[in-house]
Amino acid sequence: MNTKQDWDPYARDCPSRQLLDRIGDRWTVLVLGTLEDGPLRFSEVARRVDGVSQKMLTQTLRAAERDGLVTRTVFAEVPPRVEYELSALGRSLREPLRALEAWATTHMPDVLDARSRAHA
Amino acid sequence: MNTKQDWDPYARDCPSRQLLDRIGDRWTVLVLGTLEDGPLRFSEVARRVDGVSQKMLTQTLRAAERDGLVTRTVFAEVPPRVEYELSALGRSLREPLRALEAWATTHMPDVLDARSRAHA
DNA sequence: CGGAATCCGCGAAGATACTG
DNA sequence: CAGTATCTTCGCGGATTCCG
Repeated sequence: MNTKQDWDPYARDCPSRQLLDRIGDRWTVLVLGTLEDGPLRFSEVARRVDGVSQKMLTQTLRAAERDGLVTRTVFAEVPPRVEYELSALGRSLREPLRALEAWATTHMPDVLDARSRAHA
Repeated sequence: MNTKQDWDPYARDCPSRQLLDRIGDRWTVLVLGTLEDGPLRFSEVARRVDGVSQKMLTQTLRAAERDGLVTRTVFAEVPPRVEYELSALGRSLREPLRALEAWATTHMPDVLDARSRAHA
């Protein structure tokens, strides 16, 4: 049983809570989602994620890169081209993420229903 | 293809993005996690989720209640007792959430490793 | 094109005090 | 015990400008 890691997100200082924060942030999940089907350029990601600013997209991509979730490739061309791609680690995250998406699409009506009843 | 729901989290105004925000917020996942094994009192949840303030705990629980994820039961006693419990909807969310936790605990070393290399 | 740097507003979140 | 009310701080995130 103690083969399980003792990462404890309920502790304030545990790294696993930072991970929750990362996943929880507004853009990471969406950005990783756009990269599901293959590498994309910066501007392509920006176009697909509606409402993200250039600054936040940069921050999100950089953070994901630092965490080893995506790789960043710069091509020495004019005009410059930069491609982002899911790493093996990043791809392994897609599965639980899709489970979450599946839940969301399935149960969204229930949530909306609960909300409308709460308003009454 | 379009038998799939057309919830599109990539659109700025889609409800499913609100759901991402909800799940993504700092405390919801942790709070729902504490309720996995049965109902808890307010103070018990507070004690288990390290670092959460009463204010944020209240907000989180209220939001979860509005979304139909938890139920809130007030007992007419002195001193007052309030219990929070996962609803059926809330319990259905635990599965994808645990998948996420599992990923986090499994791959945390990889992430930390990537970070340390990024620092170099 | 793909950023970096700067400024700044506003809402989220913590601390504190009080109440039913 | 389980909140509410109020204040203040803090940093996220948008807009803009400039650079290689």
